[in-house]
Amino acid sequence: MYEIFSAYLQSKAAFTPEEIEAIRAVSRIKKLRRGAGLLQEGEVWRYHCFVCSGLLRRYRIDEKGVEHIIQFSPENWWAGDRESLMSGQPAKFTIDAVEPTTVVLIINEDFNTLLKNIPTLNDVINLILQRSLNASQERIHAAISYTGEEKLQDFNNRFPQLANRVPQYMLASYLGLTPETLSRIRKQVAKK
Amino acid sequence: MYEIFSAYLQSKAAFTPEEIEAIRAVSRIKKLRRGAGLLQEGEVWRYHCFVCSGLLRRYRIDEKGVEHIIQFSPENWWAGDRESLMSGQPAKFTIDAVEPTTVVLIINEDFNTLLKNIPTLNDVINLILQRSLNASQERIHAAISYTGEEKLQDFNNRFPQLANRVPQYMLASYLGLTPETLSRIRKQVAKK
DNA sequence: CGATTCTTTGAAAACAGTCAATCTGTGTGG
DNA sequence: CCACACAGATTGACTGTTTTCAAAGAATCG
Repeated sequence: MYEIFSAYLQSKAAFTPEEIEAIRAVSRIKKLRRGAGLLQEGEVWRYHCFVCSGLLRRYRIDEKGVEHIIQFSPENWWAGDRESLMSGQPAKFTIDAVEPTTVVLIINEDFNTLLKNIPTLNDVINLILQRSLNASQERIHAAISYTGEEKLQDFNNRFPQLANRVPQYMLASYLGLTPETLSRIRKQVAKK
Repeated sequence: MYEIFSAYLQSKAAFTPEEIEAIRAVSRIKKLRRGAGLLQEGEVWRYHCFVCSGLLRRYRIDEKGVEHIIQFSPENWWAGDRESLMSGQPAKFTIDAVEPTTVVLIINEDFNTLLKNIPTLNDVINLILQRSLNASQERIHAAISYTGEEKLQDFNNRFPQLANRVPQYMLASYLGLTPETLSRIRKQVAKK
């Protein structure tokens, strides 16, 4: 499974075999079955986490018990709760597996050492960080600007196929709609 | 005006006088009057931009001519369009001044040189990047989870006083509401 | 002070949410 | 292999919220 991670890294930049090995040395593989949790709200998150296969979701549950999904992380994406990681405070989000999932975990201290010793890794992570920020801002734009139907189209454009892997009610949560409303939007769209 | 920027930097980390001077050497001050543009949609953005005083907004205009504000940048914040900066593609956003504003501009190439030569600056910028990402994700959560009234409260908690500096219709745009709806929400809240 | 910009209000229409019931598909155990 | 159970999706009727459009009322800048 670690090969998926190293292949990902190689695809992003030229790492030496020694660097790949140094990263492997502090990596830990974790397998999650469908529905299993990776982080519970209230726990402190201390890792960097790369998804080798499967699909994670990160979400919050409000006072009424309704889930609000902030992010999906399919294979070859990163996951985790940076806020808890940075602050050392209990996480406000929960992360669990939508599908059977395999992740690589690296403890934060080890990861920081890697970043210091491997400038290439630092650059890669930095680029990802910046891209994530861009993506987040696009999502903000979608959330405040688009109608329900436009949000659905936008999601399908950005993440082709992902809608097929995610239960409808989770997609609705991600888009900020109720499952019923999403169902009706889909019906509308189908008619055209 | 440059003193505001250097004071900001000093407040974030210990820079040597030489480093501060190196940063100053590539900095350019720009003053904007109320309503003046810093970036037009379609232009390519090539700077890093720090707001010394005043207030900027970044927004997009949809097909119907409606503005959607993605971000406010008051004094001591950063502004700009990272997406255009990174990709070299025309910006999808417009940035202009809500109040008379003074900014420090550093051309991207110069900024990258600074980052390479001044590790302290690199760390500071990196931290800001990560915080921005956290903040964006909180905003996504607010946008998909909260009612209009909750969005207003959340904004006031996060940015005390800012609501007083921004025209109501811009705040509405930022929150993803119409000005009329925001007006009515405020009326509701005032009654309590 | 005057013109312009911004905010508020009203009424009607469009839209999304709620609750409850039904339908569908999938996987499990008998 | 079937039947049942269960999670998820859809539908209907209703309620509540937000938008739209138009007009009137404040506030503010030059």
